[in-house]
Amino acid sequence: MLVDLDYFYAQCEEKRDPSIKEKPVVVSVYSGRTEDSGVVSTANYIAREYGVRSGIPISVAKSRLREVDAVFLPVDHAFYDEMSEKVMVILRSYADRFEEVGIDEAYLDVTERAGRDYGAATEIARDMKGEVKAHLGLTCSIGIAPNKVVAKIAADVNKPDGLTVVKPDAMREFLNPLPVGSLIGVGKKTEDRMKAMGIGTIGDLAQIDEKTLIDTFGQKLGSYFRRAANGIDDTPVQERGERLSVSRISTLKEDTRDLKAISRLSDRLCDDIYSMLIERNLGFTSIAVVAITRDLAVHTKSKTLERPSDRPEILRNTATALLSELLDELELPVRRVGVRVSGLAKAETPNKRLTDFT
DNA sequence: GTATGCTTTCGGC
DNA sequence: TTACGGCCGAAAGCATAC
Repeated sequence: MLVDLDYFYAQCEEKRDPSIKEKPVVVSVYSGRTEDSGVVSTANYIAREYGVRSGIPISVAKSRLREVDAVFLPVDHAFYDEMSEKVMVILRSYADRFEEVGIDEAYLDVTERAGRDYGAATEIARDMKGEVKAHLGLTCSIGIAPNKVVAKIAADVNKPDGLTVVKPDAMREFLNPLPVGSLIGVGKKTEDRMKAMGIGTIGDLAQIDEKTLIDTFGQKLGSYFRRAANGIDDTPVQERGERLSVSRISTLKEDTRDLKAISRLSDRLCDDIYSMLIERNLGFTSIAVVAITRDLAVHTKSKTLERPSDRPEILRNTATALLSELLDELELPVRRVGVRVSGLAKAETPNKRLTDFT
């Protein structure tokens, strides 16, 4: 089954201050460039009635809510992380196997404790929803199905506070009428490409021969689409390992092509990443930068070191060099700058020593 | 051709 | 009409080695 906490950030804010829960609540990332620049991260269902959705500019949200007593709040990740941890402890206790997906989502394999019975699985889900509600006051939506791909879609069709069960015999009729965009992995771009091929629903997709799909979308995606559309997925529910990368991105106060201004911001991002690496005693092997230009186009450049490093100046200098190269390839001014490190490796020596002697 | 590694883009939240 | 964040993982695309 897939458990998805409803409108998570906004629901957390409603718990912190229950007086707002009868109003539209909009939680946003403010870029700091102007008073209202930034985008909506999550909105509660009252705000959604006004067309306020994740990803729209704050200014758009404000104009859609201009005649209403709405609450606009900045994101508070520390608080949501804390709530998430508490939820995950409860969810994990209901699972044979557990896989945390994001801050607000998790897959649970309950096959064994439900004795392969969908009625029993449904009872488990109800109990779990009850406990999350009683202990933390949060609602969630749950999809129960024979596999992860279908469970995810099932959780999506009935929100908030939903519980949808799709048994093996019902998979075809459940999936066929849904738009291809319901499938995980089919975003806007892929959906447009499929539409152009005359594929609108999952049922349409299920009929396309595998060769065509592989030729169009590549080996992995093509065969995944084919199987997923037919309700086939044998990927296990399993614990996720350590994080593979750490990144920071931020918006410049104003668009610029001045390397000084760009590297000033880049240095800040590097320092922030570096302090995270120190905390976890990690080195990095690969450094990538991203520059988002005035037209919101994304440009990246990366470099892999010959061996892992734990030196902050390597991080800073490499990032700036990459950004300088990237800038040479671009014509428009830069709006946002980001740095990402990957190839994370445990540093051999304890941190104290590292900073003292290397 | 296969395996492998690096860079860039895409999708989800 | 426009408006516009900050993360993460995974795969495609490409190059290279054998």
